[in-house]
Amino acid sequence: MTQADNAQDDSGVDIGLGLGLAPMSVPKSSDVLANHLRQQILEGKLVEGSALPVERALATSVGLGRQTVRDALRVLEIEGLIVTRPGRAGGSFVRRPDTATFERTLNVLVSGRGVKFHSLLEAREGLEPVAARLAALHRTDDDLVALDRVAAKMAESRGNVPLFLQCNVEWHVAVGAATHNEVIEAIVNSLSKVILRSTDIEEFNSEETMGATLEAHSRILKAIRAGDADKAASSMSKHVHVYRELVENLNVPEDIPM
Amino acid sequence: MTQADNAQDDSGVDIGLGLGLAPMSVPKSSDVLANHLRQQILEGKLVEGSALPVERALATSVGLGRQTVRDALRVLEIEGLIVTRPGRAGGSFVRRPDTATFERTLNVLVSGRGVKFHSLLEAREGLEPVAARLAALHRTDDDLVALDRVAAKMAESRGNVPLFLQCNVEWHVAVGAATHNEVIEAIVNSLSKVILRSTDIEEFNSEETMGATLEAHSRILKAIRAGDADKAASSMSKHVHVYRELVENLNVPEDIPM
DNA sequence: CTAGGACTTATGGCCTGACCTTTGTACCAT
DNA sequence: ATGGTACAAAGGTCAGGCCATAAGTCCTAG
Repeated sequence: MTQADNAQDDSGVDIGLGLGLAPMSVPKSSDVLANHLRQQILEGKLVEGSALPVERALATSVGLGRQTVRDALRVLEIEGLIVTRPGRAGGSFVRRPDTATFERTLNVLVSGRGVKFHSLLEAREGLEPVAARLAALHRTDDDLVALDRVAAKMAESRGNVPLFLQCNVEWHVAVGAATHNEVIEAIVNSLSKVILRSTDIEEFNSEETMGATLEAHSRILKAIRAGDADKAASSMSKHVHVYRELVENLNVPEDIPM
Repeated sequence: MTQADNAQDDSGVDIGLGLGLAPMSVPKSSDVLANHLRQQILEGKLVEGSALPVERALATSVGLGRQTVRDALRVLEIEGLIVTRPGRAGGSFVRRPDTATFERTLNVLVSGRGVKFHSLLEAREGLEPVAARLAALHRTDDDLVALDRVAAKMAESRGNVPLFLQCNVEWHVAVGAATHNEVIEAIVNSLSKVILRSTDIEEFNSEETMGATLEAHSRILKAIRAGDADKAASSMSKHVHVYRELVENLNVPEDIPM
């Protein structure tokens, strides 16, 4: 907005001579290529697993240098749309983006903007009940099996704080999967992992806390199993609220590490 | 998970001889450099706006080729951590990541995984009330001024459906900003924009619908102004629920375009 | 003395061409 | 069969250059 107004001279008169003249941006050729390929992939013209042309062939076919092509492919790789392997029979292959890319972006956002730990917990306190509600509405029998398995694993890991916390994340991830809503799943999972990354050193997990956590999970899972959306949401709400108060009254690092 | 198990032979016995042997990955040098620079930036050792060394200097100082350095910088650029400008006095400058990167990632996730329009609306129905609640709790007077301004602009744009929808997004974005929770803000804003991108052609916005929307916004804003979190959440919940039913009973494109 | 234009310079964008590294395949020797 | 050697195909990296862009510098016309 600062240097976009230079289509007008000092008198403020449009100098474009009545034509549709505006300060035009000259995109990098690698971006043009990246956008083109991204569109092809997202439109489904390149199905998952199919191979893109090899770099040298792509370069000659689009009339650009190999480095430029590599630049474009790198963009798609970062976005999680392709995976690139070296070696014979290597190349770039179309890939379905998964939660990992989303998680990395959230990480960068949180660290880069100095988001407070409090804000993360607050967000989670708001979002997890939503996930629990949708899980209660949409969960399948398979989801319940998975949740039971994680819950059992978690119960066994009492005493091993890092493992317990890891299982805790897995449990929340399993709830996210049970929502069968990939947006909610991605958000909640990423948030859980980011919070874990800022929390695993803490020693707040006493034997008593672990027991309370297991009981809360049990209550939530029961509601999810019964398909009781309101109960699942309220139980989850109470659970994450207690968790937040516990953490905040104990140790307030404020800033997220790394 | 498919080819990660080749540390075991056919008999399923760990061949690692008791050492910590696992299939190890050899990172690309450009990734190593990118990770290093990212860490420097996220640790705050490079404050916003400060310039990185120019490409040629960076290349010689780390002992890598210029192309490799460019590759690393490109990664950071995609992640929104730096901007890079050509020309004299150009170069790469540290930047605070903003919502835009997050939005792009959400876009890719939605399009790439073929997330149903229904899921987007469902997610929004769950998340917007959370935002409204936090907005009621944390809004400042400035936030209220901004919300009033957007609401007024929106009321004026009745009859111009695209503009009305655009203002609608702006209103929800303003609510997100009023939460003063950057995580919630990023999520809700991105979701609104993605939904808009899949909606703007629709002709469902009758005069009657617009009126109802404005009234709902008015009720929500009143609750936010009063600091009534429960009221804000429930009003918003009703609003987005009505919106969803309206859209879904009218036209179900199922898949998100592009 | 000032305004505008021509030159200079520093920087990223892009190209060509080469070499190295990784990986898969085929073939051969033990 | 087992292992080794050679080859081939692809990405990864480097070197050096030229072009495009944008900011500074200087010089001249008015």
